[in-house]
Amino acid sequence: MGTQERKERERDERRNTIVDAAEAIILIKGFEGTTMEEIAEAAELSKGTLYLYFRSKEELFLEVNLRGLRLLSENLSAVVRDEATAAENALELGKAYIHFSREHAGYFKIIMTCQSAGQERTDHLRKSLLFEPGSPLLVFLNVIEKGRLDGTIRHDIPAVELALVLWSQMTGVLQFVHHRPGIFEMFQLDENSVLQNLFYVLQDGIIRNKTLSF
Amino acid sequence: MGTQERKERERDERRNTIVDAAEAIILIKGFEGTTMEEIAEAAELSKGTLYLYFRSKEELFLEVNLRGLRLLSENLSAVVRDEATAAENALELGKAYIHFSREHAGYFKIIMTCQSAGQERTDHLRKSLLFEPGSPLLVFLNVIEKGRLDGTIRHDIPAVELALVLWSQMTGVLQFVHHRPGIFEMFQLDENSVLQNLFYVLQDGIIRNKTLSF
DNA sequence: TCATAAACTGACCACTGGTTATTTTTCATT
DNA sequence: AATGAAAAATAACCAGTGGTCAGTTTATGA
Repeated sequence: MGTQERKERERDERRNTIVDAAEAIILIKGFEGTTMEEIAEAAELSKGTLYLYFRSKEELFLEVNLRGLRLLSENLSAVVRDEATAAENALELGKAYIHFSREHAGYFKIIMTCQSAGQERTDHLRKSLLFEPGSPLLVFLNVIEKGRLDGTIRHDIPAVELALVLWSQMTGVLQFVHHRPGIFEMFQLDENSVLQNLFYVLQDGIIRNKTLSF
Repeated sequence: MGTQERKERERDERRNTIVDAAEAIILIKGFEGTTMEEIAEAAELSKGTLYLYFRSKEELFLEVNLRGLRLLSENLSAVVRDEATAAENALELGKAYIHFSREHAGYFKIIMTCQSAGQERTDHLRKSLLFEPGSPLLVFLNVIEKGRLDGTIRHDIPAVELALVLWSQMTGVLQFVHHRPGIFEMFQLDENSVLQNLFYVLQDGIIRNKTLSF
């Protein structure tokens, strides 16, 4: 009898509805502003029940974070074209990352917040976030490695390290841009211009056989 | 009578002792793990008194953050040498930033955490953090602008934007490196190697008249 | 039908940031 | 030195939070 399997499936579904509820509220109220009680209410459960499925608030929130990362990965993968050069793909990845940070600002914020802060208990969970199959970083890495074959991306740096540097550089800039809109007014800067210049800096840093001319 | 002045001075001093206490505890227990009660105890005051000097926990913590930023600025400024080229100084700034993130890991963490998260009430405070005279970003900007005069740094990008991009790139990478030590084991990476390669990427991106050769 | 286990609840706890009525201290004025 | 008003400091208090758990309900299989 498949009762066992059904039970497991039902449990997964329930777990999912909890994450659904959490997601919806967090995207509106943010990480800190969301309470377990609210989530329980939205999921039509009691608070205690949440703790049957997640050991802590943070663990539940990491699940939402994971969804955000998956969505980001999909968005990134979607712009990679086999017929393009690796360098071109890298550029598109950058654009897609920017696009994501704008179109899914809520998720982006969650991903960024989650990158900092944290307890030891969930350390292993967070660690795996960026490196599970299909994670954003691996999408980058994949393109970088392709760049070794078609020769359009520098290869004097180990691919993993280059991917890691690129990823965190992009993340750093986007984090800055997103979290401090006031700064742009202050210096009368244009956000698009800054990002464009980020690409100039990155490109001249990673594209092979390019003679700089000013 | 200088009673008024003395009172103000005493008030400032007391305010300072509170920040001292907060700083000491936060550096050990981190942002979230520190309670107002603890701080009050360490400052030999009652919790209520803290609220006579700071409107909220966050405001007090921003004060600590400000100290961290000032310390960072000092560390950065210290490595800038007038007789060196701007490009050389930029490199040294990068190294100094890395050094700071290691030697003052506690402060670095506070600065990073504070960059995210936050209430509206303290928005203006946080905004001013990075742009007050002598802020880290301005140290970078200063060197970049020098690079226009001695011609060692690319000048096709507005100095402010280049400084901003560089700063947030560095920050992004350092944030990544610091907050995920486990990742380096996972990929058998060397932290120093990654940072070295970050410099390669940055250098080839910003140094003028450099023909890339692989 | 009944007994076992799993799911679920809601009252409860400890703790936290923040408030405020009250007390203590300070100090110019008499 | 006495006094009284203002400033400083306190300690009890509040509301809200994450998390727990004894007890209840529900599902299951014999």
